[in-house]
Amino acid sequence: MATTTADQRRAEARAAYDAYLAQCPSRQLLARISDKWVTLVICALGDHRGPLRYSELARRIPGVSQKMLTQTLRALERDGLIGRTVTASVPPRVDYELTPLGHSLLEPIWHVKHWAEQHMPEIDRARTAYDGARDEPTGAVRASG
Amino acid sequence: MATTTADQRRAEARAAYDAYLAQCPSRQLLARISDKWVTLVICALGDHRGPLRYSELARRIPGVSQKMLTQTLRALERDGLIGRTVTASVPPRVDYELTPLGHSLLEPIWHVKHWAEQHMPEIDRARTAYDGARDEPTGAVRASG
DNA sequence: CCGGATCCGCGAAGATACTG
DNA sequence: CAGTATCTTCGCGGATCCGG
Repeated sequence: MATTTADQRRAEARAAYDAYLAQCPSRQLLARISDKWVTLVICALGDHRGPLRYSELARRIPGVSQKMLTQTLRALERDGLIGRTVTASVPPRVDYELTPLGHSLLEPIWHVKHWAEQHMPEIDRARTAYDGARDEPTGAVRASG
Repeated sequence: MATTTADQRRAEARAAYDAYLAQCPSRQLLARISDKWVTLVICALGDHRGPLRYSELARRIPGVSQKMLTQTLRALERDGLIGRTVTASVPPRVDYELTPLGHSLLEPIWHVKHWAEQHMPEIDRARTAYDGARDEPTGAVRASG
């Protein structure tokens, strides 16, 4: 009967995972802010310290597609982190801005950014060392870090 | 060769995006920690305050596949955030632990987690309000969660 | 038996063209 | 200018097999 357990184990694992996420609020938020576009949008709005238009936001986040930007903005709006203001004039203007709640998220994110800026060189060195070690296991000549 | 325009634009955008990431260290780290498994692994190791085996780590992060766990662990090892200790005995044992660098990342991450725990209810309320508003723009009576 | 690498299927991310 | 629909591509997740 060992073969039938595969499906059961999948269901169990799924349920356990779901329950795990459900019981732990930080995990839910983690899942939200772990999205890179979310963080970039928050940072962009926070950096500008004011409302930004859709296109302006897209301009500040190179590499983002309209789809993902819209999707991210909708998600953030739904979560109450950003506000969406529509000016229904001939040139459609939509402004996005951080809500107080979204603004409060900037602080913890700033800590992470700060850490990143401080320790990025170390990480870069670690990467080089790791890659170099993998490339030359015998340990002959290692590239300068 | 008009068809190459699309490819060119893609390459340009890609290059711009890449350059954007390259010039901004925080973006690089952001791209790394924006991976939810990364954060979960870091938190799991930090929470346990000691080395954890591969299977033990997988047990503490329900829903993660072996592939992603291994992939994440490799990336973190490469970045010098975690250490990997292989005990090549008859029962293969591989222990992972936070390096000092990885440990220092715990603090900023903790801030984020803390924020999440504090503001999750607000976000939940915002979501409900948003969904409710979308469901009944006219203001009809609708009693869905 | 544990740790991990590989292959396959699926769903989401991404780019493009189109609409209001 | 803002946003949507469609197609493609890619990365995740799962199952299976391999090495120690």
